[in-house]
Formats: sequence, C-alpha cells, structure tokens
Amino acid sequence: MDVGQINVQRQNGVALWRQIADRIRASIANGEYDATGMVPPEMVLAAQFGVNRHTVRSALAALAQEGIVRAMQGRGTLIERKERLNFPISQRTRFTEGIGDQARKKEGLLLSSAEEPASAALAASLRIAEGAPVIRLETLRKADRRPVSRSTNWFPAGRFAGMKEAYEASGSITAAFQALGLSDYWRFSTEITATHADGADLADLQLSPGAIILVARALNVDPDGVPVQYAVSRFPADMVQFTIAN
Amino acid sequence: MDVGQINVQRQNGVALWRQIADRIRASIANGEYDATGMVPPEMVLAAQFGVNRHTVRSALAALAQEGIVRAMQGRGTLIERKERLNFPISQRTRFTEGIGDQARKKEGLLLSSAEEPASAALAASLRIAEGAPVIRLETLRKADRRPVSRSTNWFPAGRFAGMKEAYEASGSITAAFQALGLSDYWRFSTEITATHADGADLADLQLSPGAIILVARALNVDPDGVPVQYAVSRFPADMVQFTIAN
DNA sequence: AGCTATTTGTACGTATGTATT
DNA sequence: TAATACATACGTACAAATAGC
Repeated sequence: MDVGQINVQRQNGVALWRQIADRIRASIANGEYDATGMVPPEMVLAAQFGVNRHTVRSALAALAQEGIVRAMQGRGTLIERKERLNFPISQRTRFTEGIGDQARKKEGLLLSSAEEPASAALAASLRIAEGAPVIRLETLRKADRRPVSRSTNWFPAGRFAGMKEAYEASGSITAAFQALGLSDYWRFSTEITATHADGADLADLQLSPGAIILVARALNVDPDGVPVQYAVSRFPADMVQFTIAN
Repeated sequence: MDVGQINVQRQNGVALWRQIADRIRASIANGEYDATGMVPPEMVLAAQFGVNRHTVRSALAALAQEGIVRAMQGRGTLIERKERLNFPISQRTRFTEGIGDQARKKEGLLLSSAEEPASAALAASLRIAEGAPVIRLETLRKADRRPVSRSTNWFPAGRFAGMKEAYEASGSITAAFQALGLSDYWRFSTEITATHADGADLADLQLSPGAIILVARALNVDPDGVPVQYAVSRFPADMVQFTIAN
C-alpha cells in the first residue's frame, strides 16, 4: 500500500518530533495499527512524515516515556496501550458508570477542597445568590491507575455541608450525594471545549507540554430541577472521547 | 491582584513563545482581559511567564498574525476577537439553525465531491453493504465570512443521487435533503474528540500551525431511523464550543 | 550452525532555531 | 544588534538484536 506523505509543519513553534508523536498516538488510538500490534518501522515512519529517522526516534522515545509503546531491538516497536476511553453524555451521566467495564480499577482522589463565596457566573448556574457559600472540591479520577480527568466541582454549601468528607470516604460524587440524602440527580447541560493543557493539567494528568485537553462544563440538578453541582472537568484529548446518543 | 508566576516549560518540544501564545489565546477566549479589552503590557506578561520580553513579543506576533490581537505602538495590544460560537447538539441539530443569530451571514461552500465505495466502518454506520456507493461532499462553513467548520459528509448514493447539485444550489444540507424529498431528519449520535489541526485544516480554516480543532463525528437518520448521513466536522477549538442540553 | 535481511540502538558532525544576556 | 548556550533536525555510518532461511 502506498501511504503517501503525512503533513507536518516545520519551524512553527512545535517541534517535529512532538507533532509526529501526537500523530502516532492518535493513529494508535484510532486502531490503525491493530493488524500487527506494532508501530511501523522507524524508516517507514520517517518516509511517511518526510523526516529523518532520528526525528521519528525522538517521537517514539516520547511515546515510550508515556508508556504507550515499547521499542525492542531487532523486532520493532510494540504498542502497549491503544484504546480511547469513551464517556457517554446523557441525562444520566455519571463518571464511574460511564467508564463501565472499559477499565477495571476506578479511583477518585480528592486533591483539595475549600469553602468560598460563589462568583457571579457560578451563582447564576447554581441559581443561588452571588457570594453565597459554596464548597469546592478539586478531584482527580483514575482508570486502571492512569489519570483520566481533573475536575473542579462546586456544591451549594448549605445543602451539602459534608460533601468533602463524603467524597473522601467513597471517591465518588454519586455515592457522596447518596450519603447526604440525595438519591438521584440529572445532567442538565454540558458544554464542551478544547484547549492546551496548563501547568496544573500537565502535572496532575501526567501530560507533556503542548498536550490537548477536552473541557466539559456540566450542571447537575436534583429530580426537582434544583441545581446541585457545577463541575469543570479536564480530560487528556488523546485518551478520551465523548459520545452523545439521542 | 498578585497573579504570581505562570508555569511554562522549557525545551520540551514546544517553543516557549508558542506555549505563551496558547495561554494568552485561551485567556482571551475565557474573557480574562475583558475589563480593559487589552492584553497586559509586554513587560507584565514577561514577568508573569518568567521569560524575556523578546519571547513574549514572539508570542504576540503570532497572535497578531492570526488576527486575534493588534499591537499599537505606545498604546498597548488590543484584543480583536473574543467570543466563541456556540453549537447546540441535540436530536434536532442543524448547523445553520444552531448558529442562530450568533452570526449574521452564514455560508456553506462545496470544496469537492466524489462517489466512492463505502469503507467497512462507514458501511456499518450507514447500515449499507461494504463497498456500496456513497457520495462524499467536502464542505466549508462560514459565519460572517470567517470559516468555522470543515466537514466530510457521506450519503448513500442510491437514495441521494443529486446531493452534490442540491447542496451546491442551497449551501445547506437541510435544504438539500428537502430538495431530494427528505423533509426531516434526526441526529442519532455524536462523537466528540480533539486533536491538532492538519495541513488541510490550517489552509481551509485559516489557522496557524499548532492550532487545536474539535472533531464531531455525527450520524443522522430519517424519521424511520434509517441512516441518511455520516459526517466528520472539524471546528477551530478557540472559536467554538458545543453544548448538550438534556 | 551460518548467512542475510530487517529493525532498533549508538555515535559523530553540521546546520539552524530558540532564548537569554 | 551581537554573542552565547542549548535544542532541534539532518546525514551518515556502524553496532546489536531478532527472525527467517
């Protein structure tokens, strides 16, 4: 098969090896190398991208550092991890259930928490008074020990006073709500954007500079339609996708 | 307000000036400079990012090239564009209606078209036989003369033989469907990912290298649930956001 | 076992880009 | 604007490991 040239741009502030690493990572996630379970040989990739073999080696070294591939002398470069996690977005969106059996071990860690007055925008979303107290939880979610999202969650402080302790005990927002007497809730709206990872993302999600993150801003409401949670979640773009089924 | 140091990483495959340009672009999109309508002075930015003023100037030059800011000697650096277009995703998702009054002038251009055999994956989505003929339309959508999405659309060739001409005449998929006797259709599913723009995206969407695009893969069905269109649309991430309302 | 082709690993030299001073 | 230091990218050559014959 003649693959043809794959386009990368020179001298635009993003190193060739990083652009190539991003492309290979995406190809792996898209299952393009599933037939062999291997990345094509370095010389083949170099020809495809129109670069020197060393540049491809730099890209593969970065992917090896991420644990996505493992190079084996004389054999080739083995793919270690390939699947993208899929997050369904619906009225019943829940993080842990959403992952389902796509990962064996699911964790929710509390990075920090605070009580603070609601900003104007947050107050409007949660339908509370501006400046009213809210509880903010910074959480990190992992699937099979790899970080998959970093979230900032706000809850009305009056109604959900014990949120921090309830989340720490269970590692799950759903379980924490139940512990506080809210047995069910609904996803009211979701806003999706994409941006470059910032410093905190890089550290917490174990990404390399220039990485892309998907950002979901979500409002959850109780069965009466009263807002109970506003959350901003950040996902590594090459690890996840969102699906909306109608 | 003391902003403190903003973290950028050196020598990691992404040039400092590009990391800084990405941060400033994101700050503009997030409305952080709305109070003045200006980017902070170069010396302030240099201090915030912990870099030399020359490096900040490189970043601002890139943003000026994109048309996002305009530097004015002696005055400062003016922000030209800041608001994001919002695309609602629902059962009734339609591009032109979705934009609504967020833009005055909406255009749909046909870049190219072809008839080709359906790949295995496409055939499965459209529920037709693998290799059955499909019509592919490459389209570019603009709002107020700025390109906002580049789409690849596939239609079963048997049912929608005149799709190319119908789209060319109207610049709208919805109108083309109506001209071909399909008065209504529904969004069945949407898949959202994010990635770096490739060469074709850069050219068609008038982006600068390194830009992020949001990718939506959508399946539309007729009122009987029969697939009528599969589309892959690519949007500049700093120009648009998606919303899902439940 | 040897031989060869394939593939990754290592080394050196050169040119250019990036960032600071 | 110039000098400096380091990163990036290319070219070439050869070494080491693996697989197939």
